[in-house]
Amino acid sequence: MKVTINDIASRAGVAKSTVSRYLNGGRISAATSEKIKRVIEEHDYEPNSFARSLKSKKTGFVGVVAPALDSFVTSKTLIRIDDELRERGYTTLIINTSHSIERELESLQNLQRQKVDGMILFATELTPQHFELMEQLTIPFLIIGQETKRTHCIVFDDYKAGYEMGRYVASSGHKQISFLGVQEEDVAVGVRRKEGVIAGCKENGAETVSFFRGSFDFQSAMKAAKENFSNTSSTALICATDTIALGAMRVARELGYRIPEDISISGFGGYTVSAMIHPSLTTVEFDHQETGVLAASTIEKLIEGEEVEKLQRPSFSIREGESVKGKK
Amino acid sequence: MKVTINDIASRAGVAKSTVSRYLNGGRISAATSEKIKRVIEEHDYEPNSFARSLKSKKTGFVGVVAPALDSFVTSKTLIRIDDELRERGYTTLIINTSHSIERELESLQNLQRQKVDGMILFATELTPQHFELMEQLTIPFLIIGQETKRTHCIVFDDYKAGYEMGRYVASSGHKQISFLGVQEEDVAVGVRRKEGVIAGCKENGAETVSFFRGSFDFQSAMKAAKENFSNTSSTALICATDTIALGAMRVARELGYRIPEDISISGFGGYTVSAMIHPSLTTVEFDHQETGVLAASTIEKLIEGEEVEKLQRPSFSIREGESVKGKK
DNA sequence: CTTATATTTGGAACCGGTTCCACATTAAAG
DNA sequence: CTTTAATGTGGAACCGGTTCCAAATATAAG
Repeated sequence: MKVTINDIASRAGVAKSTVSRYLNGGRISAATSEKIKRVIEEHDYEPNSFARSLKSKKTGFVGVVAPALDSFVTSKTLIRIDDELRERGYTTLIINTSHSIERELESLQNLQRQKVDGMILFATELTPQHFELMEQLTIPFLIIGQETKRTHCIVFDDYKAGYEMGRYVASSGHKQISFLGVQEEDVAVGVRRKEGVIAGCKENGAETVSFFRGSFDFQSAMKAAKENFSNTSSTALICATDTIALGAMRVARELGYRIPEDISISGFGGYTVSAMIHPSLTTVEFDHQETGVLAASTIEKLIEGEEVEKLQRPSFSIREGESVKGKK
Repeated sequence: MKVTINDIASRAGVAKSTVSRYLNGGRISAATSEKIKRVIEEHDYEPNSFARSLKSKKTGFVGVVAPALDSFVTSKTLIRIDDELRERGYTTLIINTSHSIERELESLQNLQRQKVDGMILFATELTPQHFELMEQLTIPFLIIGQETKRTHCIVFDDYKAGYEMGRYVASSGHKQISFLGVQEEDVAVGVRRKEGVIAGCKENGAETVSFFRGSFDFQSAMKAAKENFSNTSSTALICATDTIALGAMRVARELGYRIPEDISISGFGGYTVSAMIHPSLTTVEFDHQETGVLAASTIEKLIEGEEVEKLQRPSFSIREGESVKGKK
């Protein structure tokens, strides 16, 4: 049978409240402290976390809601968050919503009911319901990937990332550039990143920047790429994610273009696989480690009641591959 | 303030034990049942899961321990397990061990302490400590990916999968074939799959089958591939995973081979990205959906005390890509 | 050596449920 | 119209901790 606080108390000849105090760092004389310590070790006692949570209202759980687990960005960040939170004594409760906004909102509510100490959301789109829910929230909340004034956010500077990539491509000599982007509901990627790319291209020598909208998946990327090839004579194709870039590469090849000799292609995300394929993809590499560490420490501080900056921006860099070639 | 079972009981004019019985499906007259139902809905009451677990010894948690979250196979399966368990009223506790066997064993112990109702392990290697731990386990346990008589397992028939791929390649005319495999500690992939491939090749016309051992990562795959090219004149290269195949493709290209004209390459895993690259990879596609469903229903049955077959095998199929070409 | 103050400790109530048991009520059987 | 069995309900104990308060002990000040 499992050993309880009562067993420890009677074994040590003290009241269970004393043991509880010992466990939670109350004032205890050195003598009893030593005594209790020995008994606990002897029976390798572990407090029952449910009983503990029941009264104390603290669960030690942090909920993390993500639209997908099979995404490079999410999984990399998640692993780090999980690692960091574990070290800090929290247990991460990972919830996958399979890209359903409904399930996302529902999960956030459920987590609150389950009395997690804090929640982290990998956001793709912030709807009015999100804001409504945030109003009613009584626990610390942190958003990763999108930006709003209404709560704490960790998000890359997508405008700047876009700008840097735009500049990189334009200053290697490309005059006609296309951007394959995504829907504007995802403000970070669909708006900021796009605007950054356009500005970066235009301010560094590009003459025209065409825009084609698709979605995050491979199929839609291929469709957008086809549109591009039949409507422009761009020599470079900047894609909003590495997946989109892979779609564009496939279409380019099917149409007989050589990469990068005939058409340069770049992406965003720095996926591992992007470096493995041929030609390897030039892409913006986001620092997911930093994001994870930042997220974990932020939610912890919020739970502890400390102040944290509302908006934090992890770093990124351009990873040069073989898919972009100088033009001129 | 949060509404409790006492509030509901007094509002409904019954004892809280009656409410509890209502919630857990005991005998209740239609009249009181109706009354309680109304009050509960009115106050949208949700029982406190901690209080519930405290007495009932059931937590509703199922622990899942995985070596990595950023793996195609794991994440696909995990998502499905999570989905299925949620529907059955369980909460999945996902633990990532970052490929550390120590952390794996530690996590399994921790989960048991946290009183999860059951555990699922994505195994890569079963050590004596694993078996020792399994002896002491008091809760249902399920292994995915490796096979042992000592507990319940869900694992693909790696021998058969290997055999099918070997046959596919050999019967398309290749006489000299190489297999890039992994260490034997991973019995499923390192031994069974390898043996299947060799048998499948030899029994279908292959003259020589060379073997090169690497590891699961890209770098080591490239190293093994280089060894192959400098020591054999194989016309086909069967790789133990898609990642290894990607590494082999890169090396082949660097050495000036065209795929599949000069060298055919195939993998195992059916990664999404394998269909996106050029040439798309011929690979064995495992049914991760089925694995997930099977895992969830199995652990549930075990928790409920039902009988389940000790060994279950999900299905797979060969997905033809452009990377293997008929030879003759 | 008192008296006032601070530190330790034990006891009891409580957190929000579940479960066991006894009692009341109703239905079925004789 | 009893007697017996089945069903429904309330009360109390319990799960394993935390927390508040008062009592006991130790320490400092006068």
